[in-house]
Amino acid sequence: MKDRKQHVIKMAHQLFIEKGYQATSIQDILDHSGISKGTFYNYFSSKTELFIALCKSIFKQLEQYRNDLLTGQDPSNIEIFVKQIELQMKINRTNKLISLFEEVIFSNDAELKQFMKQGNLMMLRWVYTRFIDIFGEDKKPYLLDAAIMFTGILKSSLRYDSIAHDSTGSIPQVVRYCVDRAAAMVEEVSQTGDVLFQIETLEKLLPDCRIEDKSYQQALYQTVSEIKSALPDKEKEKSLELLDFVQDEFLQTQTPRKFLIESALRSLKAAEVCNKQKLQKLEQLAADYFRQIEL
Amino acid sequence: MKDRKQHVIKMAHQLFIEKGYQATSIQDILDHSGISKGTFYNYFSSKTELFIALCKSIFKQLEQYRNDLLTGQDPSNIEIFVKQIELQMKINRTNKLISLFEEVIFSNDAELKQFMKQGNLMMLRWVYTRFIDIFGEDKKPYLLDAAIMFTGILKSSLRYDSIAHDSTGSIPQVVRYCVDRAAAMVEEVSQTGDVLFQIETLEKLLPDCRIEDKSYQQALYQTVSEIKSALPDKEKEKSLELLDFVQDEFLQTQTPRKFLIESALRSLKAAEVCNKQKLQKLEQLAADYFRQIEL
DNA sequence: TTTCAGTTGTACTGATGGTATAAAAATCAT
DNA sequence: ATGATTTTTATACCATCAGTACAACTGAAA
Repeated sequence: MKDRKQHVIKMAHQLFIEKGYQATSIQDILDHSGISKGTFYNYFSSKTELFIALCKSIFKQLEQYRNDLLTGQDPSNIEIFVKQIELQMKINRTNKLISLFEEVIFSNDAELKQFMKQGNLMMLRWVYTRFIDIFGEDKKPYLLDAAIMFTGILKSSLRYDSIAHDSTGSIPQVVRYCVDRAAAMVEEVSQTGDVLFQIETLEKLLPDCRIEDKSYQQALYQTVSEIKSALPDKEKEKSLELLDFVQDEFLQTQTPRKFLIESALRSLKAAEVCNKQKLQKLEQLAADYFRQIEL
Repeated sequence: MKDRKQHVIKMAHQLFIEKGYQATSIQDILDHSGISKGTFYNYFSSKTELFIALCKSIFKQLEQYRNDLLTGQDPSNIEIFVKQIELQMKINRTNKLISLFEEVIFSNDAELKQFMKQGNLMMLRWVYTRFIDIFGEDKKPYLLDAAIMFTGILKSSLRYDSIAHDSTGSIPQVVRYCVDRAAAMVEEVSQTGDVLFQIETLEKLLPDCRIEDKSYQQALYQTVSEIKSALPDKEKEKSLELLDFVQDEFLQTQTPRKFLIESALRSLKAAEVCNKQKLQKLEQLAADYFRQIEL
C-alpha cells in the first residue's frame, strides 16, 4: 500500500511537470495512476496534501544528494559547495521545481504557504551553515545576510538565464558566478561591518532545533547515511526502512519521537547487520541530541 | 463608463489585497462593485484580463512616481535611486503586489505569464538604465549583471524581512543595505572583469524598443510629465486625456501608433494650453523616435 | 467460511468561470 | 421629445472541478 501511495505521488509529479499544478485535475491524476477517487482521498485528504507529500519526498532526495556530496570531503572547500548548489539547481530545473513552488507558494492555502515558507527557510539555514563551514566562524555575523543575498542572486540569475537562453541554459556558469559574488560580498561586508539581519530571527522562525546545534543534525544525518551505504544484503530492506525512518524523523519532524527512535536503534542493534562502531556513534549522537533538546 | 470600469478595477484590487487573487471569485467582485455579470464580461473578457488591467494601472502609477522623483534631479545621484526604490517597495508592500504577482506568475494562463514576465523585464531594464546613470558608461558591461543581482538581493531581503519582523518591517534599512551591496558589487566585478549576461539578450526579450534608445523613452516620458504639471486649468481635462494617452502609448504599447500620436499632438498644439516650447520638444522627440523605429 | 480493511465505481453536492439572452435603462442624434 | 442605439441587468444555463457519500467488490487473514 505504501508502494501504491508512492506510485500515485510519482504519477502526479509527472503530470505536474507536464502541465503544472493548477492545470492538473484530480481526475487526471486518477486516470494517470489508475486508482479510484475513493482511494485517492483515502491516501490524501486533498490535492494540496498530495503536493506536500511530493515536496517532502523531493526535499528528502535533495538533502540526500547534497549530503552525499559532502561526506568524506572537507566542508570548508568551496568547490564542494559549488557542486552541491549545481546539483540542486539541476534537479530543480529538470523537475520544474521552481515553477511548481512559485505557482503554489501564494495560493490561498494557508497550510501549503506555511510549508513552503518553512522549506525556503530550511534552504536558507543550510546555506548559512555551509557558509560558516566555508568562510569560518569569525565571519559569522555577516553570513546570514550573505546567505539571503546568495539565494536571491542565484534565483534571480537562474530565472533570467532560463528565460534568456531558454531550454538548457548553463547552470554551472551561473552558479560559479553567484558563488564568486557571495565570496566577494562576505569579504566586503566584513570590512565595512554592515549587518542587516540578526541570526536570532532565523532561529525564532525555525524553532525545530537551535541553529547552533546544526552539528548534531548534520552528524546524525551523515552517520545514518554512512551506515546505510555499508549495509549488507542480508535483511537490507528491513534495516533500510528503520534507518530511513530515523533519518526522516530527525530531519523532517519538529520534535523527533525519542522512544520510537530508540526502539528503532535497538532493533538495528539486535539484527547485527550494521557496522557496530557506526551504530554506537549514532546511538551516542542521538542520546546527546535528546539531552540537548530537553534543556 | 470608463469611471465604472475603473471602479470595478479598484474594487477588485481591494478584494485581491484582502483575499488574494485565486480566492476572489468573480461573484465577489460583482457583489463588491455592484455590477452585473453581463457588464463585467462587457468590460473584461476574463478574470485574468481584469488582473492585467489592474497591473497596468499600477505599473503606470509606479512609473509616474518614480519619474516624478527624478525630474529636476541629478540622475547620477544614488540617493535619488534609493528614494525611488524605497517608494516602489513601499507601494509594493501596501498593495501586496509581490504576493499577487507571485501568486499569478506561474498560473496556467499563458497570457498572464507573458505579461508578468514582461513586467519583470521592464523593471530590470529600468534598474539597468539607472545603474548606467549612476555608475557611468564605463561600467556598462557589468551593469546588467548588477541589475539582476540587485533585484534578486532586494527581493530576497525584503521577503525575509517581512516574514522575520512581520507587519511594517523597515524598508529603508533594507533598501539602503541592498544598494550599498550593489555598489560594492559593481566595483568588485569591474575589477575581476567577470561578466555573466550580455545586454543583447535583454534587448531581444524586450523588442519594443532598443535598450540603447532608452533616452528617447525617458525623455519622452519626462517631457510629457513636465507639460502635464504645467497645465493651466482651462480645458485641463481634455489636455490631460490627450497627454495621458500619448504617455501611455509610448510606455505600454509595443508599437506606438504614429498617426494617432501625431493627431493628439496636433490637437494639443491647436488648443494652445501647453507650454509651447515643451510641446515642440515633445514633437521633435516623437518624430526622432519614429524615425529611429522605422530603421 | 467469515471477517474486515482496503478498493472501486458511481452518483451526488456545491462552487466556479464563463455563455446566452431578453428585458430594462440610459444615452444620444435629430 | 421621440426614436434609435448602446449599455446594463437579471436570470437561467453549461461545463468543470474539488470533495463527499456510499454501496458493492476483492483478497487475504483468522
